[in-house]
Amino acid sequence: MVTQGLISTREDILERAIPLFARLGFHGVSMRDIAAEVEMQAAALYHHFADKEALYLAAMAYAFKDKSVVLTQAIAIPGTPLERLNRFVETLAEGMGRDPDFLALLQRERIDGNETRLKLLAEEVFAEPFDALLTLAKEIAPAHDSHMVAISICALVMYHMETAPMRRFLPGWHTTLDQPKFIAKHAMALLAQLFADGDQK
Amino acid sequence: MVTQGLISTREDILERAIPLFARLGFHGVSMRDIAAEVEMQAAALYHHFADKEALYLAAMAYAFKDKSVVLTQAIAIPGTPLERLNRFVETLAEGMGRDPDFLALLQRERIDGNETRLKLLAEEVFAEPFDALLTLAKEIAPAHDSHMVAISICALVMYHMETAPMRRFLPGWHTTLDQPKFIAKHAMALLAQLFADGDQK
DNA sequence: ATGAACTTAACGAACGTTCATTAAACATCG
DNA sequence: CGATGTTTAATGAACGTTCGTTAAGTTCAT
Repeated sequence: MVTQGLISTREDILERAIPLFARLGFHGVSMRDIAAEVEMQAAALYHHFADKEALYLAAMAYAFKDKSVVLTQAIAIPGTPLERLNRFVETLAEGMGRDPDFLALLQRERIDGNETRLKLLAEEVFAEPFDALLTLAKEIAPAHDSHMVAISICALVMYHMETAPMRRFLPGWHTTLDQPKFIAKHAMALLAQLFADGDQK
Repeated sequence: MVTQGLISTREDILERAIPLFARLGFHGVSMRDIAAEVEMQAAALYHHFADKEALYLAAMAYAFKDKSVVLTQAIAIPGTPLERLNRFVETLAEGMGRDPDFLALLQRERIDGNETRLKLLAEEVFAEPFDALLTLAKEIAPAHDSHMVAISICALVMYHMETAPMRRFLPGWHTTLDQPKFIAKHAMALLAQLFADGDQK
């Protein structure tokens, strides 16, 4: 065995391809671009992947792997519903702030992904933490549609992160407003106010 | 003059290029693709635009033109703060539902746009309605950061619309939850609850 | 007859991909 | 242990196609 504790060539390719795909998209990156990043010839890539699409799909799977576990865990830690929600929101914001490539890939996949890929992403990556968030939403806001509440919770974190590059040029912006910790804090301030008591409709 | 009340060739090109760019992105669309859509030769496009990037930028400008006016108007109609907020939210949801190409282009530009383009988009398209939303946010929730509140309001509408293709595969979804009217209603239900009284922090 | 709008033809570059080949790593066996 | 054959990973060259773009020629209303 060559790879032992170190990284295999295949994984090296994926890890170096991910930032390229994240920044430039599928059509914006050539096989030669990826090869150059790994410091090998483009032809060698075909020894590890059938074609460009297979490489891209493998890169996506690799980038999305294990991303949901932390979220599911965060929400699973015992505590009051608001405490658990707070843990989820903080973990989500912190995680996205730490991995801008993942944030970019997720947005790209939302626009470019076909039905099959979107279904896979939803079911393999997000179903588990979303389910946990769904039951939390039912506890916390039984009067509203749980799916909508769960998405709204994500929205209050994700939209700030996704729009950060543009918000810079909108009135009232300052550097603090881009920090994951602050975004989580703001989202929780609103959510706590929303779901303070038993949720009157 | 050939164009009279009808559409000019230049505008025809832009209008037919927009859906292509929205669906496939800059690198996913070739000059020949666009030409085929307008039923002319690719070389003819260069009679109207210097190069592909100029065509793309013109298409973006064309797609984003006048998009902000309705929003600014919606928020300007007299009424209680919550009524004005409701009008804004409904107009935003309705507008995005009616123009999926615009929704897609906006997301693409957020990821692909360089600093210059993002600044242009922010200042030329969104500054005006966002400013109005900002002052409304100050009225309605003086205890929170206005920029954050304004973005959060948009988030509660936009994130539902942007994630619609993927939410289909998440638990708790049903067709109703994708309708702009319903999204606006849900967003307002949360916002009304948030900002019902003078906004206790 | 001039200029705008468009065509046909072609350019070089870059694209994804295939091919034959090679060097190293591995397995098998006398 | 060392010679053997096999597998694996990578190379460099090349294929056919498509890309953005340019040049020259045609049509046609003014």
